[in-house]
Amino acid sequence: MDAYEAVFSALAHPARRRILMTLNFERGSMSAGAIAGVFEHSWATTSRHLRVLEDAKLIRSESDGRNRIYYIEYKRFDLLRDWLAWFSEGTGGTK
Amino acid sequence: MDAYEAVFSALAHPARRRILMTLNFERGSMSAGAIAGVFEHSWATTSRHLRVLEDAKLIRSESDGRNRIYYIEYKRFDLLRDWLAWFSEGTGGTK
DNA sequence: AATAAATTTAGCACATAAGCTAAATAAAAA
DNA sequence: TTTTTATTTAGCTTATGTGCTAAATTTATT
Repeated sequence: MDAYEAVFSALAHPARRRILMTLNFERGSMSAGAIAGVFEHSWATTSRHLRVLEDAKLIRSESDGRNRIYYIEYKRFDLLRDWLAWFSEGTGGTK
Repeated sequence: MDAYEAVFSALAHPARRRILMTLNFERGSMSAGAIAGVFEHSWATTSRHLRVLEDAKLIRSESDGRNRIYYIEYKRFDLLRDWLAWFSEGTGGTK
């Protein structure tokens, strides 16, 4: 699948944007449980949001014993920055 | 509705991102018909995509006789830039 | 006034997304 | 080795989004 498609649709859900904000606020890494603890949703629902974000490569994970630690993939946000660059006023579509 | 919600969900659909790209390529303004002409979709479908983009304030329109001209709202993209700024590597969430 | 052109709105059908609970896995602790 | 803790997967239901065609609306032309 297209990278833009994955990233933009991952960002379309407010819960997923909040997950990214939360992770970032905690300096980039948190366990699945710690993330789920922040949300109203069931743990299973949050888990699926995490999978969507991971498929979009906006986060990555490692398992650590019985925990799973999620990390923000800061580099991936450059995809968005590049896309946005097309819309810099005055450039007429030129990066 | 939340501005982020409107903008991110507007950007979630590939046809809408293409509309923005097309408009930008044409230096920011086009008639509804010219936009619809670029797409495979029915005119009615494209018209609804335009409405979603307009509700998100990513575009704006004026009617000109029996045509409707759409303009990119370049300033609106700053909302995205500001959001992205939270995820600048090394800033630890500080703008 | 009647017709034509440009565009949107309405209404319907289908697909995808999102929420839940319950069951499955996997590793740690007892 | 049984139980507990952490997390994901499966299956189901409901909500939302998207596409279509047909009808409505609006302005220009004849």
